[in-house]
Amino acid sequence: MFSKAREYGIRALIFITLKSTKGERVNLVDISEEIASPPAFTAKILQKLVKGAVIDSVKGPHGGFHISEKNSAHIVLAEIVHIIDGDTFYKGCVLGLKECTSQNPCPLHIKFNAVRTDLNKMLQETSLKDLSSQLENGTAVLKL
Amino acid sequence: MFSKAREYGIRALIFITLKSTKGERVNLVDISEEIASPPAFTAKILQKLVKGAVIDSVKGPHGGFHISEKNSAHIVLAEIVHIIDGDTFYKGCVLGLKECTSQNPCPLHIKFNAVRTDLNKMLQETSLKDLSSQLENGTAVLKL
DNA sequence: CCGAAAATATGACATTAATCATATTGGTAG
DNA sequence: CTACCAATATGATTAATGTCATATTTTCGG
Repeated sequence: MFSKAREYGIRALIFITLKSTKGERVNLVDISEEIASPPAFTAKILQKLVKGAVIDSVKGPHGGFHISEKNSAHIVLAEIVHIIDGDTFYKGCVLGLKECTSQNPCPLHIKFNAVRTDLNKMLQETSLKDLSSQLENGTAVLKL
Repeated sequence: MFSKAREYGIRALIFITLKSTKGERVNLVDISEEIASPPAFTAKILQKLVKGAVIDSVKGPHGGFHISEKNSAHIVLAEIVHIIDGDTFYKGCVLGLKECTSQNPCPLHIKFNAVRTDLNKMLQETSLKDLSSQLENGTAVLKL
């Protein structure tokens, strides 16, 4: 349903947001320990997010990753999914038909699009801040 | 979103249902030509469906695959997805957390479960007959 | 029976996603 | 200005999925 890259990416971002709120920068090692992900793979995902201007990074001692207040409040999951996995999630027919459109629908087109629209709505409505604040007030958990 | 196996499997079943309604049996070659799928891979998927008692098959001349009236009317997509891909689709946390439950939810748990429930509802409500009849009355298409 | 048609079974190959390893670059502290 | 820390870049390896090829049954028609 979700690729590993997406899972790791979102988990990492939640942790980075949490730390950034406290004014702390986090490095790769700490991130991958916290979210239980392979460091090198996580690094690649984070690099995409840096290039996508979601987070910023500084090298050297006391360097690491960070997200601005503005970004954590305004960037939503839809954008993150798009940066990590492209638009595979949003386009394409459920049955894999090339020419499936509203004019020329596959038998599942209408029903499935309704669900996909809902999912997209959720991804559009959820910011990183929304997620991390749930950890802060204890209504949700990120640990395995 | 959907595995190739699922796509091919559902497409093949729709075609088999269409033919079975007319009292015809279809063989592997005709199926994979019609739905544009690799024959050998399609064969493996169909074998799962035979073992899962969704369709029946006979060997030899004028053999092929067939689905009973009863099955095409009563078997829904949820069962097919389950036979082809197991329960990966229905269980598991969006963020990949092992211990994510209603008691111990990840920050996306509630919102995502709502969408997954909708999707599951759709899969539970849609029979093969529903899909194939859309082809018969021309409201939908299976061609690439 | 015998031969051909068609499903079944098994294993090899290819492609893609995920993971690991190594070298490089940039930045900060002392 | 030097040394170390940490991100970046690149390529290799592994695992999972999808695809291909071949051999083996089963069953019908003659």
